[in-house]
Amino acid sequence: MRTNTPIYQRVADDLRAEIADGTRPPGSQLPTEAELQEKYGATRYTVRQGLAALVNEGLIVSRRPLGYFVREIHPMIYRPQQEFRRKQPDLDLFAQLLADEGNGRQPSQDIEVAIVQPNATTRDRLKLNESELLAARRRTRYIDGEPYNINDSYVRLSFVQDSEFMSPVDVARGTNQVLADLGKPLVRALDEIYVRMPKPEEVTRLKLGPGTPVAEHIVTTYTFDDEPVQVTINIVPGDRHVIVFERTREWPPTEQGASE
Amino acid sequence: MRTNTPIYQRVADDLRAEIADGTRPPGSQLPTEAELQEKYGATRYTVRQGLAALVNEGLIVSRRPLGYFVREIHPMIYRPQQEFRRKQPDLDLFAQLLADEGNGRQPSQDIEVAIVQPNATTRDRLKLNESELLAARRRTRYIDGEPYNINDSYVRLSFVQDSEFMSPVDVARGTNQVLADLGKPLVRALDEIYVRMPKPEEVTRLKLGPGTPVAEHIVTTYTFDDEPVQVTINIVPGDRHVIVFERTREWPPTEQGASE
DNA sequence: GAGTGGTCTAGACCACATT
DNA sequence: ATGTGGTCTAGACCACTCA
Repeated sequence: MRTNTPIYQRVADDLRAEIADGTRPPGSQLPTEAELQEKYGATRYTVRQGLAALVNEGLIVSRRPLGYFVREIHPMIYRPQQEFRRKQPDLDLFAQLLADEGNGRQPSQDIEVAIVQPNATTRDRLKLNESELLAARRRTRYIDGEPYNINDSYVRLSFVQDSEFMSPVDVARGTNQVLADLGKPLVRALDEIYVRMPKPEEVTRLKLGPGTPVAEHIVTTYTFDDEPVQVTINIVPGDRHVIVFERTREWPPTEQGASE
Repeated sequence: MRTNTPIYQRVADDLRAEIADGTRPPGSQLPTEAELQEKYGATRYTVRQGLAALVNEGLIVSRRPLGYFVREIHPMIYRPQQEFRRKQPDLDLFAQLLADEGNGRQPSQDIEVAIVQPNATTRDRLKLNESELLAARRRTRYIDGEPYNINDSYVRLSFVQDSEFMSPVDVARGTNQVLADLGKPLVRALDEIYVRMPKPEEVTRLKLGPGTPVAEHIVTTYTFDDEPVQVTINIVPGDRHVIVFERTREWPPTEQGASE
């Protein structure tokens, strides 16, 4: 049997194995390109190809001109359920979640509001006709000044014009409460999660490193009579979040519960 | 202001823009490396760097020796909720989901059972002590022969030894029913979703192209008295799935619902 | 056989953080 | 000042699929 593994693959495989088995712990420095050239008797191009593979897997990062380092990740909890159910009017949910975790990191956010034309995503989900405009409430959320996620909400402009929804500051009672007060209580939500590589705009807005995928979490919320009211698009970087939710069912299952 | 964008970046940016605006639709062929060299007056290395960037974003694929093509994706629905609640004993859930979608694709699966030592993930979630062994039930699911996802379940060996759980064929009534019959009805689930690039083993097992992230969906299921019974690890390729679930809440919210 | 992308060599100049 | 990685040139040989 021939062993025709390309050299750059062997570079990648060897380093990956050392990272996986703990020989090279998170934060530790990898050999320099020059050292790898020597070790494998290959040119710079070839060892760079191997390193690039690991970068694109999100395993290592290059900190020029210091060298390559094993990536460290610190995911925080992202909880769609709690977000939907929250009621406490004092803090923003985001702050609550952090408080849950009991660490001392400082949350903050940017809020921007705008009037926009629907794109395909929002138009389909809100069942809009062509001409209808949307109110957009766009938030970027930070921890200790580092961006953590993007949270953009869209509602028919006619529903929220001149309401607090359009005010680019934190709304203490929550925008869902604002919508409820306007006669649109949200009682049902449909969640979709797409997993993909980020768009360049998201890379810059969230300062994403290479090899960092994102979850696009789209929430469509409805009133009792199944009228879609709001679409929220969350962009959640994979290296900074775990998405967590809980489910229960009655036992033994009723016909109702079982057929759902 | 200087415009010092590297050439390979311009190659990538130009092509990405053309893909985004529909000039280059999914499935269409991109210029060859030679054509791009000519267009940008650069060497092969440089245009390859630009193309590699798009490959790693999951936007294009190389089909040697045909050339580069804009990627086509066909996501199917992945529904954690239904999976948990399902009851119908005739079909495997997987077949049900496809039936829901009404397309004619043919599902199939490989099933493997094994006795394994717990790894960190399963040990933490099942609160195992050192020596305890696990029954592993590993499934790879296919559509029309193409792998779609991985679904590995782990239960304390002592719970399921000599039960149907250990039989490497489809269990008509569902393995959750088997556990219920063994006195471990599952009434609560904790879901965690991690978004990351795949490990090499996952790349081969699921035939993933470069630039394809995965969701690692870990479900820990509990009895009424919060005893963890089963850990299921699903590996869900981002290019073939949308994760979908629904939520409702009572309105107006009760104290109970609100503080949850 | 022609043309594609995959792998690789052997050089070069540059920007930049640390020392 | 040194050494790092970032960008780039100009070649080469190969494996593979398609006509």
